[in-house]
Amino acid sequence: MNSEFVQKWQSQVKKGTLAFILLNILKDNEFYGYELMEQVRKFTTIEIAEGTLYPLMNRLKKEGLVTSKWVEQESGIPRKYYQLTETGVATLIEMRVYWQNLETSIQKLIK
Amino acid sequence: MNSEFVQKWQSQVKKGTLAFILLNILKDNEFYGYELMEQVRKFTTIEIAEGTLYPLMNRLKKEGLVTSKWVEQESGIPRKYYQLTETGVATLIEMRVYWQNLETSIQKLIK
DNA sequence: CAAAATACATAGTAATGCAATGTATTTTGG
DNA sequence: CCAAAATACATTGCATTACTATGTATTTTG
Repeated sequence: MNSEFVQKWQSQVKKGTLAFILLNILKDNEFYGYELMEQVRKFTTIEIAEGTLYPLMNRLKKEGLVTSKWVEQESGIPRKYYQLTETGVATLIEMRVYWQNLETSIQKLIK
Repeated sequence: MNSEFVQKWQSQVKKGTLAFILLNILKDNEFYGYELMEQVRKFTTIEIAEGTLYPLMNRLKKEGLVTSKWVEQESGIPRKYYQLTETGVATLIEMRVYWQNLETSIQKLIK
């Protein structure tokens, strides 16, 4: 079970999928980085590493899909909150169309 | 529409997904390379390049998920047919479980 | 008879997940 | 009380994989 090939494959599946998941999570609420990791773990079967999340969020920001703002805490380390931009929302919609088409095809292949 | 980001993203989604699709296609029949590209184009919205398919099939072979045999043609270039091994079938089943879990999570996020 | 299609293959490039590592603060359990 | 775990950010370098470009060779089509 869970052979080396399957593990590597799961890692490859995350390429692209993670960005899609994160944009979906940010659709209705804003979250900070650490919280995003919790959300991913809570709502999916995907394991996400810190070394994956932070560079990914920076890419999404650089591409103009999200913005971020630092929020000071009464106690503790400041949090960087991310929110979708209009471009981010439009892009997410395009991605959803592609995903649903792909998924429909795959379900036909599987059954 | 279809911004540069979305195009790059689609390419990333293929990493992993293509192997999964090809193994699914080979589940019930054996196919040769060129034919596999046709099958992918026919049954999915995915574009697959020759430079993607042949190295990918070699990886799957190296990993022991498929075997191949050359079949001479009465006329024309010989074809290399691929078929799933037992390991390939077992692996595919593991992949399907992972994919279905992932897909269930994503559908919850999307709706 | 030239172009397109069929059929295989590889080299080099770009993109991305991840382990490892680093910094700093706060909470928790013994 | 204090060490470990959790919280919260971030970067570097490595491994993997899709794709463009290129190559070879045969057959079909307009």
